[in-house]
Amino acid sequence: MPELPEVEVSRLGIEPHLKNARLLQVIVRHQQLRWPIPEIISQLRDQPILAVQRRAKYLLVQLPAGTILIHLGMSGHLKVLPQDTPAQKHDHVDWLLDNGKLLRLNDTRRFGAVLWQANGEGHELLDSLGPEPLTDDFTAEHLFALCQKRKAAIKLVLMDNHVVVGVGNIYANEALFKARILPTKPACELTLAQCAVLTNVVRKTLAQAIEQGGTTLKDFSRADGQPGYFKQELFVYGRGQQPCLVCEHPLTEIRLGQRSTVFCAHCQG
DNA sequence: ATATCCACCTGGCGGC
DNA sequence: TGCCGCCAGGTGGATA
Repeated sequence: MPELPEVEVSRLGIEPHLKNARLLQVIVRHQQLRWPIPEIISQLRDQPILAVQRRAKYLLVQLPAGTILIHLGMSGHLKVLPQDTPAQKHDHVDWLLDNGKLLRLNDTRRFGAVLWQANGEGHELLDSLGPEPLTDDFTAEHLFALCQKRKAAIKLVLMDNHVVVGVGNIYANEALFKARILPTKPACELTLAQCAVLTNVVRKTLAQAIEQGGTTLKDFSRADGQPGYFKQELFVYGRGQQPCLVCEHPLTEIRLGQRSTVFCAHCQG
């Protein structure tokens, strides 16, 4: 469930359990995620956890010597559980804490990652990322400037991490619908005004989803999964052929960059 | 530099 | 019930 809002909801859910706790030990059951988990991760012992932050879809667990980077990929989940909870299928990493709890990473498809960033060093995966969508760095002017250089479909540009981070397939579809812009429209054809609408819509949609994740938040450490809390808010994603919720014309579904793309040819034309 | 396609991996679904 | 192909919330990397 790792859209940016889900990652942020995860961060908000785990931070109270991790911050100011000590990391006693790390158990790596499956080292081969998207990349091998570095040896240094499994060798960590008795480290205070200083902070739990987020950059794009990476969670950053800050220790005195450096930072653990966690990416959830397509299927990753984090849970805080009592330390004696037996591991189940696809539970790949446990971080044991001194408060009787553990942080557990479950990732069916193993597209996620656990990496290490030493203090004072950047990380190549973070270095080239674009602005955070929920900060003032993501402006209409920034989006417009990059769009002018690209003739690719706006949906592909919106999902490009160099342009803005955190906009995945669901939110790219949803934001373009709300902005009334065709996903296939060449980015270089967008006006500054359209870029302004789009930046605002992206911001609003992500922020709203994070807020709704707050409901999930309080059950976060339960063993059971969480409901699709924003599912009822979706206008187009997963609704190909169904009537548009605004104009009732059937929604069109195509493939764009090998990703499912749904839009209303009437509203977004 | 951009654009395109592929790769990684497991599981759920619909169709035969 | 089984097998097969397709699909899935991501994104780095190879290629032209």
